[in-house]
Amino acid sequence: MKQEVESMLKSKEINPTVNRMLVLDYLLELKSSISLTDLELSLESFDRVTLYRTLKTFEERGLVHKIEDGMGITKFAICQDSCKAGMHHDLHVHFYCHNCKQTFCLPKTQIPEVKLPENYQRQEMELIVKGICSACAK
Amino acid sequence: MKQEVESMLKSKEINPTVNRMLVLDYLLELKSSISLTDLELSLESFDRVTLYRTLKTFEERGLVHKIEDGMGITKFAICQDSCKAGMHHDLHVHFYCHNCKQTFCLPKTQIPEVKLPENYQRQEMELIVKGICSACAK
DNA sequence: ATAAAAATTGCAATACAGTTGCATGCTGTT
DNA sequence: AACAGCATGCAACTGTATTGCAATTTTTAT
Repeated sequence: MKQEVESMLKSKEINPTVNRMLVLDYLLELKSSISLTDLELSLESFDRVTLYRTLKTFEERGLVHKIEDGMGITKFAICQDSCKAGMHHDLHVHFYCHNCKQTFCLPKTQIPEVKLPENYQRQEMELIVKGICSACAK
Repeated sequence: MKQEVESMLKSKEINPTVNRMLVLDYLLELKSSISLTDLELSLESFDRVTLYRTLKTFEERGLVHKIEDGMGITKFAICQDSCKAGMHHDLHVHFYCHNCKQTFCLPKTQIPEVKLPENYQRQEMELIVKGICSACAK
């Protein structure tokens, strides 16, 4: 497992330090996305700034993507399916749970072209669905 | 004009103070949405906190809605068409311009049901389209 | 019209996410 | 071992959001 994490980092040209391997490992296990603050609480062994810079590096190298959760909080998640398909900067569909405050990446959904006013140029889209997740619905 | 602004406030059960009338008047003229900071810069006569509370009151009474612009900044805009149709808390489509950083409310667009995982409950949706607005495209 | 009550406003202060600079420490190389 | 280069931690700063409280304005009841 450690090997896998290490080679993932290397393949993105990121030095596999202890910190980075821990963070990546944690993110891989994670089923939703996470904010810097929550990451700090989960991995207390490292300084907030270090984690901040780790996430920033990961994002720059295309290992994770940044999510605005629709409530003003920035979260990070491992790039999945759609990202791998080269959609990294195109379309994101996320689900925000009002109860547990978690943000989940939803499987890619077809969204029709949005009719823009004259001369508007579309570059990216973000769709945030808010509600209650299955775990909280029980 | 002042009469109109005043009666708008009264109809929402908001005391029509000088501050509130100025803010509402300003928002009515506005073609896009505005952040607290930008409002503060535009209406220097009032304290930031007062404007903050004014916007909060307006939002609570359904006069404006809050927008996460997709870049982590909260903005406010007068509720338009779709809001009036009782959609206030249902679906918002906004356009964020990477160049001028403005966020525009887009005319209501049909968005199909997003397929949610088992047992997820949808309450609201927010669609942010990012790109270049017509004014900046020139 | 006036006084009391209630609501609004301004100032100060706090909370917190995000960010940067710099000194220290670790890693790998010659 | 000495050096270069990157990584990390600490302190500090920015900017937005938010609250408490005292002062002021507005409303309400006489």
